[in-house]
Amino acid sequence: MSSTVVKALMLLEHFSEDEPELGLSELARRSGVDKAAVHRMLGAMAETGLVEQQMDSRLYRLGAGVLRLARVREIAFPISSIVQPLLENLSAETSETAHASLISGRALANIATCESKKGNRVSLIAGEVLPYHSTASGLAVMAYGGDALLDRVLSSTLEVKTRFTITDADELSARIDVARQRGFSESDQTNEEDVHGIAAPIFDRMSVACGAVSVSTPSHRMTDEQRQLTIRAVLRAASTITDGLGGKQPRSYATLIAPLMVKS
Amino acid sequence: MSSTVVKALMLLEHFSEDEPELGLSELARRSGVDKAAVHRMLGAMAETGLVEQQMDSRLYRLGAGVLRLARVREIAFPISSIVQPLLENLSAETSETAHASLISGRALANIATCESKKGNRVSLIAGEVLPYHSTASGLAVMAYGGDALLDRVLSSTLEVKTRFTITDADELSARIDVARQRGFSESDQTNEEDVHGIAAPIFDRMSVACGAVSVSTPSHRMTDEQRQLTIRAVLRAASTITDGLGGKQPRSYATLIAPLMVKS
DNA sequence: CCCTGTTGGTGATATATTGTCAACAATGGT
DNA sequence: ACCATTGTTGACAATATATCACCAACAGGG
Repeated sequence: MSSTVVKALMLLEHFSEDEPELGLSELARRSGVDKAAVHRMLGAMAETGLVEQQMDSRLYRLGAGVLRLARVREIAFPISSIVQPLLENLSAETSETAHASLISGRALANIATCESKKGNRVSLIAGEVLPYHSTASGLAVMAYGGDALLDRVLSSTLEVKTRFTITDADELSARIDVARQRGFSESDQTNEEDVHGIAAPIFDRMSVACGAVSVSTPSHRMTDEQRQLTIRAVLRAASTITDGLGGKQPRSYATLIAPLMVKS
Repeated sequence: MSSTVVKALMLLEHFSEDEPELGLSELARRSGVDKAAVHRMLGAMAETGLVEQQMDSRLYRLGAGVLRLARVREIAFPISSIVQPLLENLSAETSETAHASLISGRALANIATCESKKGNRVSLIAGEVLPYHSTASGLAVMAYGGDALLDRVLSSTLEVKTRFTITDADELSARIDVARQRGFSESDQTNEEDVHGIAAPIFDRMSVACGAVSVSTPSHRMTDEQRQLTIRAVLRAASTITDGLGGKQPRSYATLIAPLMVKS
């Protein structure tokens, strides 16, 4: 059914900023895989340096190999270093937390973040795997990411994250249509309580969405004025990033968002 | 014999700064694995975002997932960000290229670099996988990395890199002993022509070597004076990095190198 | 235009790895 | 002392994998 390589690599998704080290049993429990299997997979990944095992505590964590891989990719295709300063600008403009994510297999990978300087801000877990269906970024990507991606997500099971999470494929499809018509996406507390998101797609050389930029605002602070300001800023940032990565917006998209970016 | 996960992950070692994108056949040829198998493995790794396939050219490259993983690891254990500034200092002191690497499975992973500002400098391929037996860093790590590591390397086949590469296990063992007695390691053109390396080990919390710091100098420029200067600088840098990472040098090692670090 | 060399990709089948379950020693908590 | 964890290893049946062949598409080169 599914290859062992996928199963092994899915184990890595359980490591996060909050829990950078996990034990064997713990990982087996969360992933629902047998202990013995997890043990063999981790051993295999440790052989190549993707994970490493603490010799004393026997806990596993991401290995030095991931640093090497990231360096290779980042030097060849410097995405993070291009995106980071633009995010900081976006965060400053909106006074809220901004982040960018890229398509990474079956989910979105958060690759850069800039947190708001306000005391009460949306603080997201770095390196979190973002689901397509419950985030503004996901909606933006699905709206312009091609039919293959869209079908894959719509036909998958839509995990419940909050009481506002959309779990019906038709409703989700409708929301994606709205995002496509507006040129940006919006989600309120669908992935996390009290978090409002506005996102716009980033396009690659072939004018297909490959990621998204998003601003996360505490829901209660999202006034209509702030909303308009954020939409403008996100659209501008997304356009700049698309350019910076050597991507191209579809012509129709460029004309669609042009009027939204100017101060009304 | 060896798990498919290892085989799949070994494919990633063929991506480098020089060749960040590889085709299916090319990858199959270099790894010596059947095309069909490579195809399945790449597909599996693409599902989790570890690699991604260019839709137009059909070439594969490292995916956005590696950025996410590196972020998770780096936030939890900020090694690179600690090491980088210290490397820049080391490079400035020696006027040559400095780099740090960590144990990553069966090899050393180069995780940070600072190139010399001189025109004629040693320029190493970022993210390269460094063999234990042919690099100064490797010698330093093996000298203080514990018997398990040492046995594993000594019993493996020692690949020829240059005409100076040590391929005899006994001779290699002798060189490692020398490095252990001196507190640092030295290698001349054993990994690359015309490159001289001096390295010192980095220790973890348990006083076991987990990596190394190294300065690479063009062989012809390595005078005795430069050599003494480099040894001092490398030992100091390694000590500082060990401290910065929360590691501890073995007591015997600390007393061994103490006299070498003061200006004679 | 054929011919030859690529390329990426796909099926079929025998084989070898893997999943599963059990038991194990070593911890640590009560 | 007990109990509940932990990480680890072994054996067997089940299944994913390795290997081979083949295919379509594309690119020169004669």
